[in-house]
Amino acid sequence: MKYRVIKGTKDILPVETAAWQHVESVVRRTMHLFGYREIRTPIFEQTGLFARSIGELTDIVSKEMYSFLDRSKESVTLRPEGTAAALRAYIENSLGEQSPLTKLYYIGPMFRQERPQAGRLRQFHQFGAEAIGSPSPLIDVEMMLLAVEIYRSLGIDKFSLKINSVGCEQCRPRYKEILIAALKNIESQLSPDSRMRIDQNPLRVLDSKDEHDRLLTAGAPLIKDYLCGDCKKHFETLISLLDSLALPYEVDGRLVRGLDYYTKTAFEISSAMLGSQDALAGGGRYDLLVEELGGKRTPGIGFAAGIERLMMVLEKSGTHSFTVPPPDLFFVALDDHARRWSFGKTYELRRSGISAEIDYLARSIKAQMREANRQSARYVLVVGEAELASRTGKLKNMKTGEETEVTLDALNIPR
RNA sequence: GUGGCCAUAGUUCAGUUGGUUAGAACGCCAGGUUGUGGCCCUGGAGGUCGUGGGUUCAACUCCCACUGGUCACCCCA
Repeated sequence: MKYRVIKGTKDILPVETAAWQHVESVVRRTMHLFGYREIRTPIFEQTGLFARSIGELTDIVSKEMYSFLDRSKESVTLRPEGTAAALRAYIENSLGEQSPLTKLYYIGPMFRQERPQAGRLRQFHQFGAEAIGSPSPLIDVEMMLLAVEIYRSLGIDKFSLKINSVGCEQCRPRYKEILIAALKNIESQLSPDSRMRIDQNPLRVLDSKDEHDRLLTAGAPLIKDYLCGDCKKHFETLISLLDSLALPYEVDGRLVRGLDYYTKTAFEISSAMLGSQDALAGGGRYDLLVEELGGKRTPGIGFAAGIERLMMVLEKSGTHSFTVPPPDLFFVALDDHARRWSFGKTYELRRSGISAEIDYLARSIKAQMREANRQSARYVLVVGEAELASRTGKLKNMKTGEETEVTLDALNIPR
């Protein structure tokens, strides 16, 4: 084969697009229900935007970005996530000046140059929401409800919502020192990966997949016990809200998000039906990010969800099988004259909203009937010399096999 | 970036200790019905056995490299 898709990318074929469109429409409907409006930003941006927002030291920025120099030697990057661009657009277009709270959603492709595996692609698709302007835990909860509602609307109810607080610029540095001190004590027993993480990103050590690491850190200090007054209150309110709504959740003191910009609330929705990459959606609060990107100091929160992983869950739970509606009428034409007449009629019917189809290969009647059957056409009309002469024909119901006499010039296809 | 497994028709897969015309099912095309689909019967098309090298009288089969896929680690949606 001469050309093939680039590693880690995939064609979404006609058999799958109906399911994708269904998911997209549920996403849009739910977003609108919750008062979020769509924003469409370019799929590439100045490299600095991502480096600045996501964090230079994160894996995404340090080794996974699709960056290249354009013809004017400017470094541009295919977006690895959606929040940075949404906030750039928010600031650039002064959306915050028009109303104090801006609620946005997006849906589209993202790019990260990682080694592909189950549930991980180099071009993948996400939908996500951002609420910019409110520091209230109410909006944190709305964000979780929004994500959960989308999954439920799609018939997915086996997932778990994990929440944590990662603190703020006040309490996180203090906690980090305490954690590093604790980790240094057991450093020699930790896995090589975790040993490196102590300096790079100590919080990561806590959610290591290495079983020995987990045992060793069982009693390690957790950030939720070291939150400052403000963060603590925020987290407690959040929890009481979730309790009052009877939204099942689990506090996971080891939950860490991979992007630097999160403050206070962090959450993740994961599915046991997926493989090793089990996160369906992840999000959190980013109270410093707007300012970091050059806007006014404005609190915000958002989440992003992977569509491919969602599709995997739908497929595994057997709730899929979406199809486009079949043709209402298939013309079987027996000669050139009939073909021309049927072709014209097809167009006429389509213009009046009836989905009509015709054979384009001048095949035998048997082959045309087979084609009509393959396409699951609801009705078939055989057109030959006799029909054109009498201006009447037999409309065949393909399900029952029964035929009824019709006049060609006033074709009426039963619903 | 590291590691395991895999690579044969359009698809899912067989292929004996290496042995001469590489098979099946499904799908596709045609006929059985010179104007009627679905089921059935008959026939047909379709493969540089991922690529390159090596061993051998002989390689789909053994060895090496590469490419691609897949799963896992790192990390994440």
